[in-house]
Amino acid sequence: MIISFDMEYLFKSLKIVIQEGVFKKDPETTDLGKRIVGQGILMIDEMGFECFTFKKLGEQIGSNESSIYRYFENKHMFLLYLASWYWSWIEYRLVLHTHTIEDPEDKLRKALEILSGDVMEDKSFSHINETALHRVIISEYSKSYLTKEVDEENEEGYFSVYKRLVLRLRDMIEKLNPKYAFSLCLASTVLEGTLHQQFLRDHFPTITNCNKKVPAKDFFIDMVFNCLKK
Amino acid sequence: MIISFDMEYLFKSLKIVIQEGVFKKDPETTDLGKRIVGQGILMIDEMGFECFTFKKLGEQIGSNESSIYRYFENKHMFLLYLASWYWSWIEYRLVLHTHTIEDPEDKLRKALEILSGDVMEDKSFSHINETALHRVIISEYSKSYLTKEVDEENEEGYFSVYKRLVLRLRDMIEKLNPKYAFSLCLASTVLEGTLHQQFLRDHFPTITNCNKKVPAKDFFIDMVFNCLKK
DNA sequence: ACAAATATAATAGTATTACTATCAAGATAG
DNA sequence: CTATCTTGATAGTAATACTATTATATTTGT
Repeated sequence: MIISFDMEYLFKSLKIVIQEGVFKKDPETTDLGKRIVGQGILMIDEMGFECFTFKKLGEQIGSNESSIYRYFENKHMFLLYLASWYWSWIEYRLVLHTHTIEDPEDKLRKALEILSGDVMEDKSFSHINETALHRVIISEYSKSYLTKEVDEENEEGYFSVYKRLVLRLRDMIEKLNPKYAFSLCLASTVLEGTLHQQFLRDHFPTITNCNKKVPAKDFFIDMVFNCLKK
Repeated sequence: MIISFDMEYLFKSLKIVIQEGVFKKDPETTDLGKRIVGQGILMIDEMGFECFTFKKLGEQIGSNESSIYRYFENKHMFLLYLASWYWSWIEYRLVLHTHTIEDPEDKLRKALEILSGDVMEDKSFSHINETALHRVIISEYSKSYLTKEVDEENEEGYFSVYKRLVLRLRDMIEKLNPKYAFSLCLASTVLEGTLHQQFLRDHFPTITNCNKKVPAKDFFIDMVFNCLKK
């Protein structure tokens, strides 16, 4: 899909809204907040989530640790924020690119293309480097829910965007084959699996067929349509 | 499969061998080492990997922090040790239960049953509580490779057991359908996916079909055989 | 234009983590 | 029965993950 001028303006006039409670103060409302998010993504991408600290981020952006704490309770909440932002962005792109498609098969195929992360327009949504964020999500997203606090945080709604995405995919799957018994499993496996295959491609190439020439979408499209054959 | 007396003895006389370098001193060689591993698993299961520390473990087993450091460099290496142990144990069970099966379809089905974690014999392999370890792997395994050091540690061979398991599954897949183009993707997706579906069943039941009545193996067997249909 | 409110920066301080180093006591092996 | 090896106890360090306080700068409402 070619991004038109019109769409560029649409991008710029839209704001991704993040669930209350993930942040203490909305970073989108100030310049400092935007720098925290924008540079935070770049730092996690470079040094990994474990080595990343608010102190280092403060130095990087010429600000103070304590100022960052006014926006986010801790770095775990910061990761939840980034994840919500990322999945909202994916959801937005998913809807944008599929809502006009009538044929359920075409629609699902398009959805899988977007979710599998191979297509990545280089249009920057405000202050966020989506390519860096995408890498961060591949390497760090699982850590946002593999915690002892997952049930409470789930109740707070911190994973609702991600769950909604799974349900959207489930709906598309069921549209194509209402009798298929594992639509939720398949949808959640695809969403998790796409991140995983991208990680394997970069770090464990001996246990995946994905590489520069074989995009992950080839596998997932093949898999999903095989499962839905009547 | 019913575990015979003979097999119980087999279990007890076998030792799972872990790759050099993961530990500083082999914990299987001493009583203290076994307590570290045995209780460490229970503690991580209870409090999660993030809250787990060697100091707490030392208190728990009536020993000293510094003594534990003589066995493992840090808690990350401890997790790598547990993961190697777990996947070796799975590999052992996989081979044990499938090597006599001639028919490729039956063999693969049996393999998927074992890997999907629904069948869990309650035979304890020495000092390790496999049920607790299984829960630990579901919640913590990803953290062992989602790090910035993954490439170096992969070169050291710390993930070789897991990769070998994927390749075993790939072989079974290719036996059944040599023309299937994504045997590695499918194998690695199954291994990762089974852990993920078990996690979803326990924490995000709205995005999986798996539950007490519907075991994960149903989905994965259906999925794999759909993919391999000619 | 000015007072009041708000945002940020700077500093200090605390409890915990993730170790390392040293030394002494007990067990064990040659 | 001495030499070595293992463990336990203590101390210490640098970093982390915060919280609290205060001063300064900026914005805003009238």
